[in-house]
Amino acid sequence: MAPEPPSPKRSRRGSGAVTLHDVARLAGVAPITASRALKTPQQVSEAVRQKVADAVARTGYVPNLLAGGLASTRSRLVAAVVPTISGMVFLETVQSLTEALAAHGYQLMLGQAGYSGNREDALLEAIIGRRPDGIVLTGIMHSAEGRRRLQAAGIPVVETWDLTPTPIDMLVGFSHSEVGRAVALYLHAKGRQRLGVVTGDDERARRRSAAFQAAAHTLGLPEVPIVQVATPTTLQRGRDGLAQLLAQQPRVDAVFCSSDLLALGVMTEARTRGLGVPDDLAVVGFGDLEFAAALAPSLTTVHIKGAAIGRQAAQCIVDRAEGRTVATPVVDIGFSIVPRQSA
Amino acid sequence: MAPEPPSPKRSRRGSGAVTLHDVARLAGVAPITASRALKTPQQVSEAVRQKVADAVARTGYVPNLLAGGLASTRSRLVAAVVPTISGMVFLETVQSLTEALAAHGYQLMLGQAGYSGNREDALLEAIIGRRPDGIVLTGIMHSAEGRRRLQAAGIPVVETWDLTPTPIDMLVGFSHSEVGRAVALYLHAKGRQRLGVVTGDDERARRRSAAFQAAAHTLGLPEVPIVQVATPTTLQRGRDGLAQLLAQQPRVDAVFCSSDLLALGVMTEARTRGLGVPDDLAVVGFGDLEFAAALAPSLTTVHIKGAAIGRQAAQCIVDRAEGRTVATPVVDIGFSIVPRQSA
DNA sequence: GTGAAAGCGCTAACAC
DNA sequence: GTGTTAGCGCTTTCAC
Repeated sequence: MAPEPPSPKRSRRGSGAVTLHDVARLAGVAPITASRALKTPQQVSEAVRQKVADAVARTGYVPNLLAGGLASTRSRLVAAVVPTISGMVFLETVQSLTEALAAHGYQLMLGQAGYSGNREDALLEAIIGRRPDGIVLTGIMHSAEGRRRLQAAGIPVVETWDLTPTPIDMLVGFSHSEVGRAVALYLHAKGRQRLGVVTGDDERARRRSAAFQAAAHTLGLPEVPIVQVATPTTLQRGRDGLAQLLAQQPRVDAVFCSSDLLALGVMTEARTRGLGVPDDLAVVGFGDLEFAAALAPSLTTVHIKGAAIGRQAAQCIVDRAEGRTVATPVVDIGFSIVPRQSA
Repeated sequence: MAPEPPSPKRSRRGSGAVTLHDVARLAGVAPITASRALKTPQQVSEAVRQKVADAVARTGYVPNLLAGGLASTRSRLVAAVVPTISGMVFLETVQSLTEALAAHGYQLMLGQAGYSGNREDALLEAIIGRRPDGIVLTGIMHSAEGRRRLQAAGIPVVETWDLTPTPIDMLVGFSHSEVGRAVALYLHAKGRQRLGVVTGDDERARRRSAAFQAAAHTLGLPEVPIVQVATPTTLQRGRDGLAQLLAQQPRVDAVFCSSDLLALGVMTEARTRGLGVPDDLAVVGFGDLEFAAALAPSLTTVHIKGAAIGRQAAQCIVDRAEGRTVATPVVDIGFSIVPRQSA
């Protein structure tokens, strides 16, 4: 046999998948040219473009984005962290976030922190280790330590569903205190006197409740009893919550709930007790999930533009990733009370 | 100055983050040793372990999993595909999947295919390109072309929430036809005669409906009218569905709904029309979401162990990724009818 | 127990 | 337009 050229010494490694090299060889061009033909077609000649396209089709080549991300330090991965996905409140946000990102070629990694922020550390490590192009934090409080790590990592961060005085980086949210105050004013305007609260025990819900309570006080209304239930809030907890509330204060005539599901529970419990909604008891929810409008009686609730939050957050991340400066890094997206039959 | 050794010619690239090299230099060992100290501590001496731990703490080093994944061809990333996250049916599955994976050091990537499988192609490309260690398909039908690409990619796949005759790879599901049949038998046993269906228009829901219809026929019951509503199913669509069903067949005395939310809509609509549930109208849902048990009347529904599905799927993927053979690659996880007040 | 060398598959930088 | 070179940050292989 003829002496072989220093053979590539076929490696013991690799996934065995088709690589850009294979495509390039097949197309008769250099790897970088094949790369350009795929990423920036306007930079190569029509002939090359065609040859590469053919080679891709023939081999079924799928670019390895891990390798690309490593080389370009742009992973096109975005991490989203929610307390728990089954809370339902953030579904719309996560959905629109996923879609908006996908439209730009980014992929979403989902992390669940738990409401009690103990897994936070391991989660942060897992996330930062993946070098995402951005992190979207939704509905979670984070420890000072966590904030520091995020800042140190230098990854764009968007906090959502809240307006914190000292954001880590960017922010798309609204004021929970304002919500509480607005609902108290609304119920007072409707002539309600003896207000009550059934709320999940997470930080933001508590802030709404506290503001609600304070506003009622300012309005000269009687002390507002607050029943806290475990998070995530469920229909059953809403029922239990109302039962507890009535035990404390039998004459309540309006209840502010920290979620629509909780409100549905309150309405359900009221019905089984022969309490008419809204006649005997006004009920206000939070979130304006789809079912709120369709209930009978329909549910008065606080509408949050969850989908808009997701889209905005995606836009912030993508802008940053593409090197654009984000025009408005802090957005108060507001909220609105949707008056319906229940209050 | 003394002539420098061929200087590393400080690169124009890189993220600027602390790397394993930095840690190793600080600890006074070779990079590979630092790597071992972190990944397989039992392979290095106590002294080295300590020095490396110190260096990590001092620098705040977070391993770059992209690089690790590229080198080891194990990304520790798992992709999950759902039709849309806002459908709620799969929430429990996604939640337990995320958690079970996180417990093993894997991270979840979420993809939404849409019920109408047109985005499927782009999504598959995005997923495969990330070289995940596994893919979990939940509640979606996939084109023959899509199946082929998945198989060609050689990535472990777990299909869930269905029992397909020819799985792509692994499977954790149950038979939708069996569900339809079982519910028909249940209602018949309860003495119901004029059955109806309100169903989302996705493939699996249709299969349940068809089997339900066929079983009713076999039982000698009158022809079963089926009202199809758009997916995702919502409370409002349930209300509309019942209205439509009553228009077609005013004397229905039992309705099988393709989701609990739809069932809640049907119950709501029935109540506003003065139809008693279950006296005038029996209602059966599907999914057994948390609220089903807490409604008044409580909702009879088909219970699916969503969390168990997620856990099992995670186990399948992890086992495969670690090179173990999966004992039972096809699991029929079954279902059960939960008899409650509504039927 | 520790290390040197050689990539994993891709792209940034700089030629030509 | 196209190619060469040199990494991105890590782990595998093989040697000591």
